[in-house]
Amino acid sequence: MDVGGTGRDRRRAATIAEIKSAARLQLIEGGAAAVGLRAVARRLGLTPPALYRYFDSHDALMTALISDLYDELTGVLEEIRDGDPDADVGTRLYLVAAGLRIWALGHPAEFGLMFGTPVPDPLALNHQQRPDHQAAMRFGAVFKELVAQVWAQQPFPCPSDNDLGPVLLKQLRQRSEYFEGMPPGAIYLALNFWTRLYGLICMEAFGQLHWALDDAGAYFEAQMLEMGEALGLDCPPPDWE
Amino acid sequence: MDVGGTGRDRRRAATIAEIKSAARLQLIEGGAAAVGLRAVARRLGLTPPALYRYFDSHDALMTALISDLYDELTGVLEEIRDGDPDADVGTRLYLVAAGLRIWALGHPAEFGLMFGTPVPDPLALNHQQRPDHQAAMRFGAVFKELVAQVWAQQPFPCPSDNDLGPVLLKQLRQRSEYFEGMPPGAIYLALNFWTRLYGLICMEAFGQLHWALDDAGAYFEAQMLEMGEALGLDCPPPDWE
DNA sequence: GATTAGAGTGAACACCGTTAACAGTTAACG
DNA sequence: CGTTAACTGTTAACGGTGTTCACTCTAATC
Repeated sequence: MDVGGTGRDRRRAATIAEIKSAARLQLIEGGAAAVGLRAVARRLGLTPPALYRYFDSHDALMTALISDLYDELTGVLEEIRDGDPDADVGTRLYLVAAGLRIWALGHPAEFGLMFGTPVPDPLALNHQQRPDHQAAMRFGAVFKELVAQVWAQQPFPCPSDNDLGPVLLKQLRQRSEYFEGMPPGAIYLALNFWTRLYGLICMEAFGQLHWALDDAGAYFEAQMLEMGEALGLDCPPPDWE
Repeated sequence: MDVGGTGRDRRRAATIAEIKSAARLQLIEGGAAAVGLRAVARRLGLTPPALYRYFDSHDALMTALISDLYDELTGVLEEIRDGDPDADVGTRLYLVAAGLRIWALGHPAEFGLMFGTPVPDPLALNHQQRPDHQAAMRFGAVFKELVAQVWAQQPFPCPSDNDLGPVLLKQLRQRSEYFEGMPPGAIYLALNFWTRLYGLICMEAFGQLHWALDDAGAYFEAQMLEMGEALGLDCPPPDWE
């Protein structure tokens, strides 16, 4: 496919890609703090002000980098999801969750930049439209869709509306459309799955589990089994890792 | 109590406290990025090089600040734990967990600095001796001790050694002494409690739950109930918040 | 009272993100 | 085609940062 209009636009797009690639290398080699405008420019043989032709500021470059990382991770997970045509939805969910962990452990600097940085101001007016937030939403949607498919294929036992308090119930109801018609109790379990998976992977990737476990892999698998059971899944295939 | 030797040493200790206090104010007002040597010095009416009489580097100041924050948080949780002499151990655990959440939400900048920063290199040789790591261990011990007391008072049903895989079992056994003789299955559940609590609070404090919940309080309570049940606890008192 | 350790200063260095004014190249248009 | 405009890159500079060094002054010590 021959994308990109005139020669100039293509060259421009290529340069932008090179800048982000150089920033990515800096990130990998020296962490988020090493991704400086000057360091990136140096790597490309450019002077720092030249980068301002392509990004409004250092922050804009970081945002673009984060967006790309989310999209890359989303792509990886989608490939895992669609990898085996014979796999059932539950197995896909297992594999994607494990895939997220592997990606996080294999890309600690990237993962730290994406998930370790506290969200600046989630209540800002333009936050919803920010490209990094949208990329994060596309990423989260992978899990949401899988859980919704698990539910659609075989509804799992979940708390009744009475079990959830009225306050929580009201909030979960508001997300019913996004969760493709799942009842509040099922959304609650989906949220449960996500928060546990997130906490687990963050703790391991950020090294906050070393005091308790040398290799958190086995613990992760055990937790995944518990979480899968809550969603009515059978045991996952034994060939993980 | 009259601690501190000669007048000079006392003055020095007081200055160190003032520096950390100024750094804390900077942290609260402008986030971790605003805690600069120059900004702190400005607040104290000093020149930046003066701070080097008290801290080896900017990083050393940050480390000391983090250690203090951990100790402060630990103190707050200990006060909550020992607040009501009539409360049973399970209630204390509930209250302390809820207290951690409240503190995190009430001190977002401090919490972000403490927990949002990925641990630099947990495998470094001197990592164990670093003061911030030790303070973090003291903090974690509050929860560990409470769970151990819950177990000692009324052992809760937990996975058998066979349920846990051999790999996980071996690692949990190594932590048996630290967990005051609890069996591997019970340590597994204690770890479970901690990782879920950690993930939950981090996600809420870092604003990564806003897409799903406007007010995560009710969700937190529901999760705490589940987690308490896993530890054999009764319902917590209704007067939370 | 002389000596010495400590606290604080000003000047300087190297780095950072960012802006402005300027030059060369390349596409578009009459 | 020649002109014009837009785009890409430069150099110079500003204010900011953490950090070091040489220096002064003060206060505790022998």
